[in-house]
Amino acid sequence: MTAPAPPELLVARVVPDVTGLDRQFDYLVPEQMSGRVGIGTLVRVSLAGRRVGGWVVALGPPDPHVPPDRLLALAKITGIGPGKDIIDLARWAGHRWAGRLRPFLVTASPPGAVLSLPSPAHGGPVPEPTDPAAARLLAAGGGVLRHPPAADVVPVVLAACRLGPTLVIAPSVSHARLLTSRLRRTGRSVALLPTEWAAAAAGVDVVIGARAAAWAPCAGMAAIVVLDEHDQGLQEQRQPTWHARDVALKRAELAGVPALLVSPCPSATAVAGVPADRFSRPTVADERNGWPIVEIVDRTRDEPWQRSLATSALIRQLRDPQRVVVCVLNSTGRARLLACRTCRAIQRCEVCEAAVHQRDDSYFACGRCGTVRPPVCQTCGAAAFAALKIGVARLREELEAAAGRAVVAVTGKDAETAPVPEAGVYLGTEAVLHRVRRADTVVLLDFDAELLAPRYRATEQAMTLLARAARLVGGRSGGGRILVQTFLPKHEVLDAVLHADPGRLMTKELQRRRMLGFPPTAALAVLSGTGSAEFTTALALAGVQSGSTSDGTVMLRAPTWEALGDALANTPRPKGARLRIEVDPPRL
DNA sequence: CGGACAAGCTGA
DNA sequence: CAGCTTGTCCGG
Repeated sequence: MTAPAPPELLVARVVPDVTGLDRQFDYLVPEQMSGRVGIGTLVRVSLAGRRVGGWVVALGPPDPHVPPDRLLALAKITGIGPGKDIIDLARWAGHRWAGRLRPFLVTASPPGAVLSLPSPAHGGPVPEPTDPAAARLLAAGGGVLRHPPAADVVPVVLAACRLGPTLVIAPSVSHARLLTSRLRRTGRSVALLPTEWAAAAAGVDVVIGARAAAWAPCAGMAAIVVLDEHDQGLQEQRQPTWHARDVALKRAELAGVPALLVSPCPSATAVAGVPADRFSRPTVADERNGWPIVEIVDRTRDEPWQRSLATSALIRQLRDPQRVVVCVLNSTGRARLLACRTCRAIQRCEVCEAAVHQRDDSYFACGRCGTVRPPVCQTCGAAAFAALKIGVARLREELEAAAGRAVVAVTGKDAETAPVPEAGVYLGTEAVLHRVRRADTVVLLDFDAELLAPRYRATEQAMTLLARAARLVGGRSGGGRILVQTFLPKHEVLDAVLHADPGRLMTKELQRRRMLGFPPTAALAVLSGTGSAEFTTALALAGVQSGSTSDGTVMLRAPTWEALGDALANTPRPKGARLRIEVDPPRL
């Protein structure tokens, strides 16, 4: 008889749920907990004398570097957390977006404590119709499906359901909610994130949610579908600026399941990421029918009073009492004008006559030719100025007068909460497209603000705006119409949408990205904060190029995301540095 | 991050 | 020298 083996010590490595603390700590797993602690389990531990939550990210024997007498025991098991696969995914994302583990683990965790899982719930056989193109791509291992804006996506999701439990990522919560009820009507069991986390972990036919669903549990996951893959809503705006499409692709790869990216206008990233045989486009007829009629209002030709946004084509739409008209005035990237407080003259560049903006040092600078001059009115010599913005409020009055019926302004402020009052004409920023249920005409009042926005994705984002508008008005057979007011009627985005062929855009766009060194051909990040200069120098040795951005921060460029992530992770941070690293931020 | 503790400054 | 601010270090 041998003596009983000494009890084996089990140690859990824990990521504490404390912002700004980028470290992991080891805790002893008490024997009575040992069966219930796994990778991902949510626990409470004491750290520096206080109780904090945390995630178990590894289990194993004690680390020889930690003196065993310093080990504390886990205080409590809080509940079930993300699985090992998701912890691995979070590690990858931390590298890809130069972020800490914690924010990803927060996103991947249930909104409240989950102590046990319900029973799995699965519906009967998947009904027809299923989308044949989607089915073909899924069978091939995944790909990109160009799907017209007015076409139904339920058959696409059902094609994935044929394979088994499907994770569906939608660009917004309302989008996900709408699809949930439609899928339930087909007999699918659906877990809508974030509330139904436990059901998703237990096992259902479809797990669906907004971008955070890329991190949701999905028992027995057999496929991932990303809807409106081009939509900016899929990217987190706070740091780390992770993108649900990229997370989904990695997750599918790690899980060995197909991922299907669905969009009426697939992004450059999506297109560049797949070989030609994994890209599916609809027939010309289907695509034409799936886009509304697009009418270009050429502001260089049609209007004698070019300044006004109320063009005669717009007024014709407004005066038709049968049509629900939604007018979009995007303020993002829109020039702020400076007017003299004394004589009201708009301040312009003395060289090229473009409107000027005021710099931090109070000088006026021209965004077009770069000329700088002191802040003195060129008409009357006064030195006090007012910032003008062509506001929604004033334009609303102007449109109301032209329309002869009520125009309701929808502002971003009251977003989501107050229901939009019923009206025949709406005016607002891009958000209005999400808040109005249906429309016959969408008018993009100043589309050039999109086309000329100083962001490398401007072309793609302009296309996105058109796709959103198209979704709201429906296909051409139902009388859907988009009015685009522009000084650039020949722009390739308009050419593509006039022909209902978003693919026309992509070849040129990819060429341009390659030439200028923008993603997906290169990897970009913005670096700011104290110590960025030293860090930039150190990064240069790791092969990361740098340049400066318009707002004085540093722009970093590497050949691939992998190389950029490696350099950012492996280059030692200068002592005392407080760096802010934004990998491919949406505003760039 | 937030607590602990050390070093530096101020006023009586 | 008490009382306070500022800086640095560290947590298992």
